Amino acid sequence: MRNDNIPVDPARLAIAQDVKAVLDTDFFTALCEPVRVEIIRRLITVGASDVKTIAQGMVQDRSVISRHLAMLERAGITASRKSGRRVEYDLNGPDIVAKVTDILAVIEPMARLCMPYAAQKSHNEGAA
Amino acid sequence: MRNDNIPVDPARLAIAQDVKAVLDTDFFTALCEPVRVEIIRRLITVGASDVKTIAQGMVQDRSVISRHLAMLERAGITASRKSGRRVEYDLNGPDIVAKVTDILAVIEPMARLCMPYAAQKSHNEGAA
DNA sequence: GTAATGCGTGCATATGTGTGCACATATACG
DNA sequence: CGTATATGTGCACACATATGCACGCATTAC
Repeated sequence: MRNDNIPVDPARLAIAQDVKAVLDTDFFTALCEPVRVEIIRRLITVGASDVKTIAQGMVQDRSVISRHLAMLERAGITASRKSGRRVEYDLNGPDIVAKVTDILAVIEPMARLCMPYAAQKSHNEGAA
Repeated sequence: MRNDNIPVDPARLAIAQDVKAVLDTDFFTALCEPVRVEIIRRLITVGASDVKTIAQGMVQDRSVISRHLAMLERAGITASRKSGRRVEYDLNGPDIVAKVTDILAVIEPMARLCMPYAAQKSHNEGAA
């Protein structure tokens, strides 16, 4: 067996850990379902709504929409509030923006190291 | 049957369409798999590598890693270059940053409209 | 009070997806 | 030339997930 103890760049190691930490699997899982994206679109269009209203005109059963909304809430994408026998759901805009902002902040330094098959910018370049 | 022709806010409608358009299902699908995230972490740590190197130390079979890399490339997350009998994969940092930047630009106006159960900032507030 | 409405959940099922093995192809090595 | 290595793919299989239905619970309407 080979002893490939290649010394890893500490900077790369740190960024790699940051990226892995910020890549919330639940968040992306919630967004990779077309039906859930459609629910998001409707919530933006009409604002906060109850389950029945959101499910109006969609082919899936109301119970399916209810489950999707619960999953979106667990992922921090929606928030809910009970109002009588109805439950109003709405997008959690600030939290979504915060999440994406965090991701962007972490992947920007990564991008400086990962420019495939092109000259990577050195620390004193880019002042074009 | 009720005739619920509720006039939708044109601004909301436009933002909703923008959000739905920018939410690339393939992109999120690629990122919601723990094994693919681990591959990303390794690529950041050691830089561009071939399939065999990436698969070293991972429990999944090399063919599985190959498939994940192909999927990541279709999603624009990695890029590949043939080098002899090997195929080097590397993260496509700039494209990833561009994608996330686009998403952030679209969801920021959405967030101003979707602040659940809190007073939404009007256009002349926020100058605190 | 009873009936009706809205919501979430257990259950069964169809579809999607990750995984490993075997094999074919392409390239390097001798 | 033949052999070894690296990669991708067809196939079968295990597991996850989305879906619809029926039901129970909570709340409103009557």
